[in-house]
Amino acid sequence: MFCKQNTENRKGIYNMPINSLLDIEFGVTEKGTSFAKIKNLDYFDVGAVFDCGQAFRFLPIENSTHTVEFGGVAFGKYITVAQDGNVLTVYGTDAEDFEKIWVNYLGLDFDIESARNDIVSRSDNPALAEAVEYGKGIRILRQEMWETLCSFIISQNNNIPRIRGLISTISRNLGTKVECSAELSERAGDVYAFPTPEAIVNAGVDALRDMKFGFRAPYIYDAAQKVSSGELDLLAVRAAKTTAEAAEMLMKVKGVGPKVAACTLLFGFDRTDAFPVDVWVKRVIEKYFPAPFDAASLGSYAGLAQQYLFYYERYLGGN
DNA sequence: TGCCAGGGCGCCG
DNA sequence: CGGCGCCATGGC
Repeated sequence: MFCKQNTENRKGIYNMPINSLLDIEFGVTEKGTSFAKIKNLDYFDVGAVFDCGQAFRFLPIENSTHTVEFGGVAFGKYITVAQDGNVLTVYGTDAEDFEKIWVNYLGLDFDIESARNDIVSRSDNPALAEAVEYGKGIRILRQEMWETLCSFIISQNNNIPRIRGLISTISRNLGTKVECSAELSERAGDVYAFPTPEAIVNAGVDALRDMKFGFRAPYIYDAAQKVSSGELDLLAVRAAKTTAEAAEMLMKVKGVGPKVAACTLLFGFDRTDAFPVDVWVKRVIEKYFPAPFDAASLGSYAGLAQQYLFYYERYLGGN
């Protein structure tokens, strides 16, 4: 399933050669783990990227140099992402996978500076400018469509540690085991890919209940059924003309409303204008923006702006 | 212990 | 269509 995700119609400068875009070198550690090292990378904070509520599969892991490092699975592979200042090292990838998968996943081809400028230029709101500055390490990952849909169905009325736990459990029970280098395997233990829709259909809704999905069990099951039968075509969702039409398609799944659809589109379908509204965003908007607020006024990167505002309100704890 | 969690459904007026 | 109780579960 993860192979079918297309990387066409990328915004930004995706088709440029990687070497002209990033200051990058490839190598192999003494213990045989291949890696990609990117230097002079601005506007990327690993902690913020993996801990701002957009992804639930990456966890911080210890390393000998006491630098920030997160490890997780995407596209059926396990990587870790370490950061030391403006140097980012991705372990568990060769040059081919890096260019084919991880540049896209990590959004390293995304012109973040232009997007930030675009957001700020659309408003003279000082709080927005402050939020954009405060969250300058945030990037929007381009996650897998199916896993993202399920992740945000699971997220409803739930807390982040338990969302992580449920995704980990369903992967361990119904996903296939992910192979990686002995060095990474020793550090990470056994890791599993997120299960396919077919695997979930075969397991049945009761299996999901046994895994403590609660009232979300039939939601996940319905999503799996609709996707595996072709009733919901995720590539068609991606190809939808507008973000509103794409959301409409996703909301045919039980348990998918406007918020879950917007998160799914923003984090899994490269819809940078999708604008999820939860209690935090609602609060920050009521506090700083004159009514009536229109997300479209923030432009084609409104979703990124939403992340800045969410992060600003949620983590700065402004009152 | 009780409140809350990056909501949505079903029902009710 | 706007408001509201309920939904499973466990983190804090």
